[in-house]
Amino acid sequence: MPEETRGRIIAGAYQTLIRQGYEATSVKDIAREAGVPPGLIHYYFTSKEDLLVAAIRYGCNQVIPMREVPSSLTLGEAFTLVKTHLSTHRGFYRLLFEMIGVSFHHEHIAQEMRDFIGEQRAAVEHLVRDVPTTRGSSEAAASALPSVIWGAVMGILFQDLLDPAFETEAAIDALARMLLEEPRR
Amino acid sequence: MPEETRGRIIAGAYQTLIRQGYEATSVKDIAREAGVPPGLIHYYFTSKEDLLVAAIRYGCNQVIPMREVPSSLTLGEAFTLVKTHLSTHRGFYRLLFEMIGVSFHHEHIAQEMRDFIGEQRAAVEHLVRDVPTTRGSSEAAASALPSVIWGAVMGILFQDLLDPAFETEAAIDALARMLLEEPRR
Amino acid sequence: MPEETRGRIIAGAYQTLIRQGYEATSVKDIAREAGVPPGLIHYYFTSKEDLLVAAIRYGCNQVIPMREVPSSLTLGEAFTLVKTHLSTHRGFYRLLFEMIGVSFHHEHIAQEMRDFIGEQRAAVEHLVRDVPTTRGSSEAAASALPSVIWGAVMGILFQDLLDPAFETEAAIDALARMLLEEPRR
Amino acid sequence: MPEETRGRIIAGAYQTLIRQGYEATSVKDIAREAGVPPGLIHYYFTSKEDLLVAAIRYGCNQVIPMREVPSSLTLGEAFTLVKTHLSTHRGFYRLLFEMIGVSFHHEHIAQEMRDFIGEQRAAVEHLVRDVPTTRGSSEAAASALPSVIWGAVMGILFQDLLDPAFETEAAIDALARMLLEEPRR
DNA sequence: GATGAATGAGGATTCATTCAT
DNA sequence: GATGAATGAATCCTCATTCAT
Repeated sequence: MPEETRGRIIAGAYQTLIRQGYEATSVKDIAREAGVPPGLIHYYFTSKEDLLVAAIRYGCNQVIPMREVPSSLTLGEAFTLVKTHLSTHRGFYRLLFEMIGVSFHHEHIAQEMRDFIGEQRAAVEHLVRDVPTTRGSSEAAASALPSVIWGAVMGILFQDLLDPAFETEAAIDALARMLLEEPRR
Repeated sequence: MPEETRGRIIAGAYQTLIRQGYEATSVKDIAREAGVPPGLIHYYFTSKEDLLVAAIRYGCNQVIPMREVPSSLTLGEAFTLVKTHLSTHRGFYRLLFEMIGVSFHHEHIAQEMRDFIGEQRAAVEHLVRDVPTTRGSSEAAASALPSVIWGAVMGILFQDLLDPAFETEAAIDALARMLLEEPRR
Repeated sequence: MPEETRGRIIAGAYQTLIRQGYEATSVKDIAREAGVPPGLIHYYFTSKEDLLVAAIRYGCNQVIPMREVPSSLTLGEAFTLVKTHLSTHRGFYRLLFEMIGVSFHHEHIAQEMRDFIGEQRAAVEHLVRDVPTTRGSSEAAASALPSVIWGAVMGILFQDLLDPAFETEAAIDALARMLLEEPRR
Repeated sequence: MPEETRGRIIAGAYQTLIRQGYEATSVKDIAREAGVPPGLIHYYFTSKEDLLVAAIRYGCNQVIPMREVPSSLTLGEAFTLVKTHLSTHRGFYRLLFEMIGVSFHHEHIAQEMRDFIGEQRAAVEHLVRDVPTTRGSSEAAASALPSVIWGAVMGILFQDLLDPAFETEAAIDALARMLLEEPRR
C-alpha cells in the first residue's frame, strides 16, 4: 500500500504536468490530483525535483517508444509507425519539450532525458539497420545516423507543436524520402 | 536617453536569461543586471512577459545571421557555416530551447518563436536552393525540405546541449551527406 | 485548533479595520494583529476581499443586538435603546460607513452589507410595529417606514461621526418626536 | 493659462473619481484624464490628498445643492425637487458616500465634507421653514429638524445606491408624509 | 512652468518545505 | 505512515513622489 501511494503520487504528478505544464504545476496541485494530503508528498520525495524526475521517468516508460516494434519493417512502414506514435503521444512530447529547458538547470532531470533519448535512438537504429549504412561511410557516420533521424523527427515535431499550420506529414515524408533514395552503384 | 534605458533593460533581461535561465530569472535580477531600479522595469514594460518577448526578439535579431549569407555556397561550405554559427551562438540556442516549453503557455512568446523559425527556414531554403529539389518530387515536398533540414539541425543541437559527449560534428556531417548524395539519373 | 486560528485571523482583521480603517489595512497588518505568519492568511482565505467579507460579517454578528430586543417597548424606550446602541458600537458603525464606499466596488462586501441592513430594518420594523401604520396609508408606505427610520438614524450617525460638535441626541429626539406625534382622529 | 491648467487637473481628478472610484484612482489616471504629464500634478498640488480635496470641493460646488431653490415652495414640491436632484447627481452622491469613509482618516477631506453638509442643511432649513417648527418644541429641536431630514434623505439614498431593488420613491414619500402630517390642535 | 523618466517602498499573493500530532 | 496546518521568503506589480532637463 505504501508503494501504491507512491505510485499514485507519481501518476498524479505526471497528469498534472501534462495538463498544466511545468511552470504552472505546484506541489499542492499534484497532491490534489493524486488524492493525497500535501504533506505526504515530501514524505515520499525529498524535493519537488525528486518527484518530477520520477514523474518524467514514469511518462517515458509509458511511451516505451518503439521498443516493441516488429522486427521486420520496411522504412516506409516504419515512418508510418512514427507518425502514429507521435500523434498518440502528443501530450507526452509536448511535456518532453518543456522539460528540455528545465533539464538545462536540473541535472537529475537531464539524466532522465538522456536515458530516454538513448532508448529512442536505439529504437531508431533498429528500424534503420537496413538502410545502406550509408553510402560507404565510416563507422562514426553509421552511429550518427540514428541521432540525425531522431533529431530530425524531434525538430519536425517541435515545429508542429509550435505552429498548428505546420505541414507535419509532408515534413516527415520528406525526411523518409531522404533516406529511401538509395544511392546507386 | 529614455530609449537607451529601455535598451539597457532589454539587454539586461537577455543576459540574465542566458545566464540563469528562464525559471530563475526574476524581474529584480533583470533590474540589477541592467543597473536600473526595479520599479523602472514596469515603467517601460507592462509585464514581465512583455519584457521577455522583447528580450527574445533582441536575441533573435543578434543571430539573424544566415540572412547575410554569401550567395554562392556549396552545400559543404554551407554546413561548415552552420557548425560555426551554432557554436558561436550556443548560449542563444540554449535559451531558445528553454523558450520552447515556455512558449506553449505564453502566446506572445510563441509568436516570436514562430517568426524566428520562419526566418531561419527561409535562410535554409536559400542555402539549399540548388539541391535537386529533391528527386523529382512534388511542390509540397520542396517546401518541406527546409523544415526538415532546420528541424534536423535543431534536433542535433538539442542532443548536443543535453549531452556533452554527443558527437555533434559527426551528426551534422551525416546530415550533410544525406543531402549531398545526389541521386543519379 | 484550525478553526480557532481561522477565528483569530477574522478577529484580527476586524480589529485592524476598526483601528486603521480600510485603506490602511494590509494583509501583513492583519497577520501581525492576529499573531500569525503572513502566509497563513491565504491558507484560510482565498483573497484579501474574502477575508474582509468574513471580518465584516463577524462585526455585524457582534452587533445583531436589536434582534434580542424586549417585545414590549414604547417608542420612547426604543429610541433610548437606539442611542445606547449607537454609542456602544461606535467603532463598528464607523467601519460600516467606510465599507459603504468600498462596497460600491466589491460585490461580495455589498452583499454582506445588504444582509445586515435587512436585519436592521427588520428590527426597526419590530420596534415600530405599533406606530399607527401610518396615518391610514398604503401597504407600500408601511413597508417604507422602517427604511426611512433606519436611514434617518444612519444619516444622523454619519453627521455625528463626521462632526464631533454635532448634536446627536437632539437629532434623534427630533426623529422620535416625528414618529410620536400621533395624528388625531 | 496656469490657472486654467490647474482647473483641468481638478476637473480631471473629479471625473476620474466619479468613473473609477476612490480606491482605483491613481495620480497617473488623473493626469491622463486631464491631459497633462504626470509630473505636473505635484507642481500644482503638494500631495494627492491635496488634489482630492480640491476635486471634492469642485464636485460639491457643481451640485450647488438647493441653494438656488425658489423661495416659495410647498413641502410636496420641495420633495419632488429633492427626488430630481438626487437622480440628476447620482454619480456625485455615490462619490460622496465613498468619501465618507475616506474622510475618517483624512482631516482635510473631512473638513470639505462638513462644509458641504452645512450648506445642504441650510438649504433644507430654508425649504422646511414653514413646517410648524415642530409641534411646539424647543429651539434645539428646531435646529435639529434639518439635520434629521437631510440625514434621512442620505440614509434613503444610501440604501438606494446599495440595492437596485430598493423602493426609493416610496421611502422619500414616506419621509415627506411624516412631515406633512400636521399635528392638530 | 512643463516634462516624463526615475525611485524604491509597499502591496497581495504563491509556494516549497517543515513540523506537531 | 499520514495529516494538514504553519512558515516565511520570494514573486510580480503599483504607486505617490521626486528630479534633472
